[in-house]
Amino acid sequence: MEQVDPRTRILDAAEELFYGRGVQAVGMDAVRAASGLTMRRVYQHFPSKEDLVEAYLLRRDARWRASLAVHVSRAGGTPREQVLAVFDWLGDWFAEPGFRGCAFVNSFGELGATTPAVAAAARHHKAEFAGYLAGLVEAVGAPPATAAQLSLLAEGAITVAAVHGDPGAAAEAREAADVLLDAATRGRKR
Amino acid sequence: MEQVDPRTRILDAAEELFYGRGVQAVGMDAVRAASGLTMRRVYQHFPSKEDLVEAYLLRRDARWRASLAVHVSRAGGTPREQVLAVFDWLGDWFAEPGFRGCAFVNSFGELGATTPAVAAAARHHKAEFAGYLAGLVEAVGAPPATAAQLSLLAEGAITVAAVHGDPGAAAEAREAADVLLDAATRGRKR
DNA sequence: CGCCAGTGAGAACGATCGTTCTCACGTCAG
DNA sequence: CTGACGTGAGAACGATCGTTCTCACTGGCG
Repeated sequence: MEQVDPRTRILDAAEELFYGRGVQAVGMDAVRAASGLTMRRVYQHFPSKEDLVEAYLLRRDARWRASLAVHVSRAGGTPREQVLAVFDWLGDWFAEPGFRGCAFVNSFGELGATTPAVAAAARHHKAEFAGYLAGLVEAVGAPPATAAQLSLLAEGAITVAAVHGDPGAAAEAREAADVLLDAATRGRKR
Repeated sequence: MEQVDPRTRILDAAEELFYGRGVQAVGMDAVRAASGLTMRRVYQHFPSKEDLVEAYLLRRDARWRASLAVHVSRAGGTPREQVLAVFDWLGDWFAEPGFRGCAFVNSFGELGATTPAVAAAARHHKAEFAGYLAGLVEAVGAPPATAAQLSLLAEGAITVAAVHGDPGAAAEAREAADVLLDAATRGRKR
């Protein structure tokens, strides 16, 4: 059962701790304890804490975006329903226990000024998400400007849901997105 | 010239450092050095770092919202122009040198999970801003739901501007706000 | 003058952090 | 069997942090 490879166990432990408490608030010893490994093993896989932080962010980015893409593709339906499905997925995410906002925004605020790798990971994550959303919006027939606006709604919903602990921000964003898509496609595409 | 009272000097130094590098990345000795005072004096005014952090956030909240209110009230014009002036003000803020996102979101991500006072300050700041915006939106004749949506746009613009260093997010948000206000007031109020 | 409350400057303290080292132990090659 | 090597467990190290203490000094008040 616990035969998962050490690297995964370390990353699992690091992710839960870093995301839940903040990176700087978590010592390497806490990661070691949570992973059930020895210090030697941890440093064998990640030569420094910074390496571990970067790996944590990269893995989370990949998993987060893959999960979103799966949900949206399963939503099927029209292109427009797919765009709105993004906000439904956000709502599910916000309601998860332990939700504490965007890991990349949190890390960026904490370390972005001092650790270029963290700033780069955050930029990459946001750019990828915005690009993905832009693709969906383009399929609806709305201009790129509308995609950027929907991006802002999504980011805002994440922030508000995190600070106020209110998953309802996703529904508000979805409603706004609906209106913006209406306005952007009215008269443009039938 | 340097006759400002010690408390202000400490808070000025703390704000620049905490906001620019993150709270945990700044030691009390750096605050002391930047304030030009002695350690004894610093701890005389703020018995602990947590007290200083809280005071930093409270003062920044008050100044930030006052500055916004001044800009909006000077924008004069119609209620609708006042709402849009919020986004213009955000654009000016984003373009300031050293802009690094919302101090409250950053602090929340870094310390919100471990320091309740920080989480409370962030919630308070966001609630006050949302309430202020709601007041402006109400004067336009749009429903509260629209105010919440505009809130999301503003928060999203702050996040995107911070991570990508792109002040243009404010203009995108303003454009979206304009559309949402159109949709919300069409047929409702002449 | 003599005293003392408060100050400046910075050393000191204890805790914690990231990282590395020690050392006894198990394993496998020869 | 023996020796070399990789591991587990955790101590140790050096740096840094938040906080407090030391101590010489100053200025006002009796």
